[in-house]
Amino acid sequence: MAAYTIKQQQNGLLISGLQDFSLREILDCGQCFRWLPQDGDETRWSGIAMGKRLEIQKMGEGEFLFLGTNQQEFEEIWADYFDLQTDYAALKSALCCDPVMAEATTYAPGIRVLRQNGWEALCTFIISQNNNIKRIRGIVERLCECFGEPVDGGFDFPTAERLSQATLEDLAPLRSGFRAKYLLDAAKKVSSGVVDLSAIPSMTYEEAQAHLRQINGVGPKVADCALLFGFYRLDAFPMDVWMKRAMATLYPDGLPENILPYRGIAQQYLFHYARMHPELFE
DNA sequence: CGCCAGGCTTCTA
DNA sequence: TAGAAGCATGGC
Repeated sequence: MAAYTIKQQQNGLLISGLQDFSLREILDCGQCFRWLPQDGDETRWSGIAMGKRLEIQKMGEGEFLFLGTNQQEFEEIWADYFDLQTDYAALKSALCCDPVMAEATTYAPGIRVLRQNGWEALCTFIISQNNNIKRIRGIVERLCECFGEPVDGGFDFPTAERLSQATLEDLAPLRSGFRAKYLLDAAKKVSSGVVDLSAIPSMTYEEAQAHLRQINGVGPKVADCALLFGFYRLDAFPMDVWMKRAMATLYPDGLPENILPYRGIAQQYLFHYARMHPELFE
């Protein structure tokens, strides 16, 4: 089991025994866009998620200080957000029956799939299309500043209801280009119930994909990212240009059968592996 | 400056 | 029904 201990300290919660947990590999692997390192050596990260600001300081091996939270909030929000109940050592040993996965996982052993808010993940991956990570971050921050509720030292991600009341002109300050109309369509369909995000967990993968793709600007890749990162659907397998290259080289006949149920997790390791070794996939 | 970015929609043959 | 063009903006 994934076992960790919580110790209350004067300036935060000290979490010890966190295995398979790398702040950089989790927070800077392209699954989320609102976390930034606070210093040069990347041991302290800060972000706003789930309506709260949080800072995390790496103290030692498997030891992290969570600042700006308490035990109740940690157990109710952050343990879930960081997927702490999942035993990634067990997951990796299952994946690593396959030699390619055994290799890929060694390059980012501390990756975890975050359990992010579904609406936020949907919007951020709409923004991500034909875009780069630096600019995605900027657009997401301006979206929160313009339409989100203030939280400690920043702004929460705006609700679909709030965003649905905006016009295209209102979105101009985001400088999100052609994606602005997609964001408004998503906000209108989600807030009106045409797209029912609360029904996603009870849908099959195919149903969930088709449901999200009712939104203009949501194709297979964006839907898969929203499902994997916003709804923890491990059967979603986002295929961007990097994953297409990696799959053609590493798995020309497709993923092994035993990986398919967890292919979303496998995708994280493979994506990271491909990005770290571009020369292998050109 | 030109190329390209965790794609999608629309147009064309 | 496949393939290319167009899309807004800015990082590098």
